[in-house]
Amino acid sequence: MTRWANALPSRAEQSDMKRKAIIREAARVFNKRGSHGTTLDDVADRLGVTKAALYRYVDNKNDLLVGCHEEAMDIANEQLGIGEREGRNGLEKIRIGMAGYLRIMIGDMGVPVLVLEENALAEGTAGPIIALRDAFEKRLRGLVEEGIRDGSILPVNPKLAVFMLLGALNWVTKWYSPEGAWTPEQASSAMIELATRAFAAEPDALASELHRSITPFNAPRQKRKR
Amino acid sequence: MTRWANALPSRAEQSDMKRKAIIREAARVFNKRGSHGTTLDDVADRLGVTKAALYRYVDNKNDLLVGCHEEAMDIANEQLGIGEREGRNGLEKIRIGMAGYLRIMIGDMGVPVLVLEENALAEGTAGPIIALRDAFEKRLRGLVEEGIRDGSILPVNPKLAVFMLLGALNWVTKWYSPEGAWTPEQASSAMIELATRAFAAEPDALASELHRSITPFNAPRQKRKR
Amino acid sequence: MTRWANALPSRAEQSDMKRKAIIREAARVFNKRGSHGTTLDDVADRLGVTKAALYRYVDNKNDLLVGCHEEAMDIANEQLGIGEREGRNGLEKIRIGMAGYLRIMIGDMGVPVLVLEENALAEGTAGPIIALRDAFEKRLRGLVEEGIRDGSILPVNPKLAVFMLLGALNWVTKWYSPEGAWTPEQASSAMIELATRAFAAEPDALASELHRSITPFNAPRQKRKR
Amino acid sequence: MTRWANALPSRAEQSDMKRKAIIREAARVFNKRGSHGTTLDDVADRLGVTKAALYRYVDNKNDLLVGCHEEAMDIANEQLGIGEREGRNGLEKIRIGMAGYLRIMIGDMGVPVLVLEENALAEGTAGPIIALRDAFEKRLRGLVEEGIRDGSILPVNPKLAVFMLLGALNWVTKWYSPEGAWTPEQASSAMIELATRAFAAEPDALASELHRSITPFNAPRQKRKR
DNA sequence: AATGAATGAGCTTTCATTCAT
DNA sequence: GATGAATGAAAGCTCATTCAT
Repeated sequence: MTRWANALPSRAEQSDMKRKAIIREAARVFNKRGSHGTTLDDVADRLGVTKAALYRYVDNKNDLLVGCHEEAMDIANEQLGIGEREGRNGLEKIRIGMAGYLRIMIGDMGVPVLVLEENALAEGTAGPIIALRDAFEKRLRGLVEEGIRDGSILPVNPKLAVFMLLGALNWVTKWYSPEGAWTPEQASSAMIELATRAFAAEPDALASELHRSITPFNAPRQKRKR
Repeated sequence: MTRWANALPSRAEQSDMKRKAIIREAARVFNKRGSHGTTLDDVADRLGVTKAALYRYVDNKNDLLVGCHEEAMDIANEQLGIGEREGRNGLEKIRIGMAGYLRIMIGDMGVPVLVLEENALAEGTAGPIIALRDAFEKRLRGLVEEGIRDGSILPVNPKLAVFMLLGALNWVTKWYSPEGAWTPEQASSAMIELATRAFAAEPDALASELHRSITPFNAPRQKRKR
Repeated sequence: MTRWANALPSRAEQSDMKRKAIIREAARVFNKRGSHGTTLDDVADRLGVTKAALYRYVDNKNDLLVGCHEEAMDIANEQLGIGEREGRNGLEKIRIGMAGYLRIMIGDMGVPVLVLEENALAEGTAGPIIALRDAFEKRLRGLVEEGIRDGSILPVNPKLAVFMLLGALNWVTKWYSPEGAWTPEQASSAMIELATRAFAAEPDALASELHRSITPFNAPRQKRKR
Repeated sequence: MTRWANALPSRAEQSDMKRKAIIREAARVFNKRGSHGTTLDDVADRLGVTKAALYRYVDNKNDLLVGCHEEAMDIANEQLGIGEREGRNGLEKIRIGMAGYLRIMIGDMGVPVLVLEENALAEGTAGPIIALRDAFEKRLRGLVEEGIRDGSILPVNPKLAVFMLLGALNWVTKWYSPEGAWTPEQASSAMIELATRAFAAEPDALASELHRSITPFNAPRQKRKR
């Protein structure tokens, strides 16, 4: 016998959804102010609960931070997987994968990717996260090398190329604001097109409307301090 | 009568040098761990003094943070000035200026540039710093527009181009390590060459040796946690 | 359904009572050692809690100090109001009002009145407190003038008379000890009788038993040092 | 052979004068803000020297505090001695002695008398000071008793009378300002006349001009906080 | 499940004290 | 004699974490 014809999520599912919501909200704030600059009260406030309530779903602040990184890496890997399936060469795979990553990253419902801060993770917990991140970067480097081999990407130092790309993309969380003039789709496709052109073997002109219509706009900046 | 033939700096000069040293060291740590994640003990330890000693040269932690940003913007503007004088078109001006900026930023004796963290600056002090940063970004955008006009740069959204470039460059402090295989000069010129190729009107192949000799290397990563 | 037939104070009421208790205890220590000489640990120790617990009920040390002054002025005004209603002339009004004030001030459960220390209040917070105190002194001066008019008080400089009276009364917290030989009632009525005799138009002999039985006693003094 | 015909104070005398000056200035500030609320920098600033310079003349802050109390008790005893020689009965002796004490206490060049704060003196040093103060109070009580015997003072509890008197007088440092309308002489004689009237056997009307001309005036109050 | 309350550890800042110059 | 510099010990305040309700 099922209650409410399964329209209600089960207890366990609800709990899981809440943990996800906490992680998503935390990642957003961590991204803006750094994990050290963010208190659990900050996170709880945004969720409309008290700090103590968070501890039902998260072991401690470090666990929350780990969760953020894991979630981010999951999404990144998933999107990169899509790119690998859909792209026809190294460059395309990167473009598709990272565009998806970036779109989710800054999209309203998405999980903002978190920049790995040195020393922010507790003693024993950094290892697995670093391994995840290194694996992701390696996978990305592999696509760069594939692109070099298939001629879609210029001979380039793959490590440097990946760093350049990640820098440009991760930086987006610092300046992008949903209240600005650009939709997540516009911003991410224009940014990907631009950044990957740096190592494209046969760079074209930029096709995104953001580049063709060079209208001034207002990107929101830093505001004030508490 | 002069002592030591004026080889010794005067007391006031020494004091000034110490303040500079504090700011430089602080910026380095702030960059790695974020300003909230850095304690004044961290900074003092690296300088071999006690926390209290810092207070002779700095009003408080926020003042130190402000000092870091000011110093960074000074250097950035100075280097951009050099680029403007020496470059023959918009693209060259950006390349020369930002290469200098990046080289100093990661050079051992240099002043690491600090990423502006949201909410990290105290109530009244954020304004002037944000103004400085905005002015710098505007100046950079001006060079992009100049490059578009003189044909050295592709039609591109200047704001997006500047964000891309700054993201790629500021990211360098996250992964660059002086103990790694690359000198600051190598890393910065290779990175600049790569990143600016994204909007160069006539992109060439990459000339830096870093790109031609695609040797794997080990960039140091995260180490331990407190 | 009510628990314990409402015999238990609600959470909000308990919270309010705790804040009151903190203020009362703080005022006692502030009076003895001055606010600068008192640490929040001192206050917390006396209440059997930790320093951090105070911060649930008080914004900061200055807020606590302000709270003490407000509470004290409330009581002073309240008692003076009683004096004004019950006394038949200026002198009697002062005697009744200030006797009540003094009795509460040194009574065990009472709220010790706090001497306003110069510069002890933070930047913006001194104004309202000073205004309260000035208003109280003015009210007291008004009663002196009333007494002069109705013949109960000698022609005297009202300002000086009020200063004299307040000096004698506020001083009591410095020497009075509940462990001594005098009850709060004895001490306060004898002191009031004596001090107001200074400006009484027709001074009688002193009626309090404290004055008739001139027994030596031991007032406790300074004890220890940190 | 004497230098400068002894017009110059000797080295030792100069040193002694400086110590006196430090103590005098310190007492003034201690009186206003309490000893805990006063830093050695405060004292040094008022003297136009650096904090470190004080240590040539004073062992430490506690020594300075002790010095203040000793100086104050010296003056108090000296003035009381004058009263004892010149007064014809107990009341007159108190009036003359305490008027001198008060005049010096608030006079511009005088040594402000310091209120003994509980716990302000270091572990072993409180004893002698307390003994000095107790001796002084006892001496004062003796004069009250003498006055009772010779008929100049009403039967009164001597301890209470002394507390009342000292309270009224010590309070003066809280409100008296040299910039106000009253000279030290006016203020002290009017205050003494008023306060001692409380226990005078045959109280007269108040003779001081301050009492006869009941003009409003502006006594300066608390100002602001740093 | 969630909250208010309490705590201990840590951080920024101040200050008495010492020392080399 | 006096000063700038440095230090260690506190004090005010914050915050992650726990617990009773």
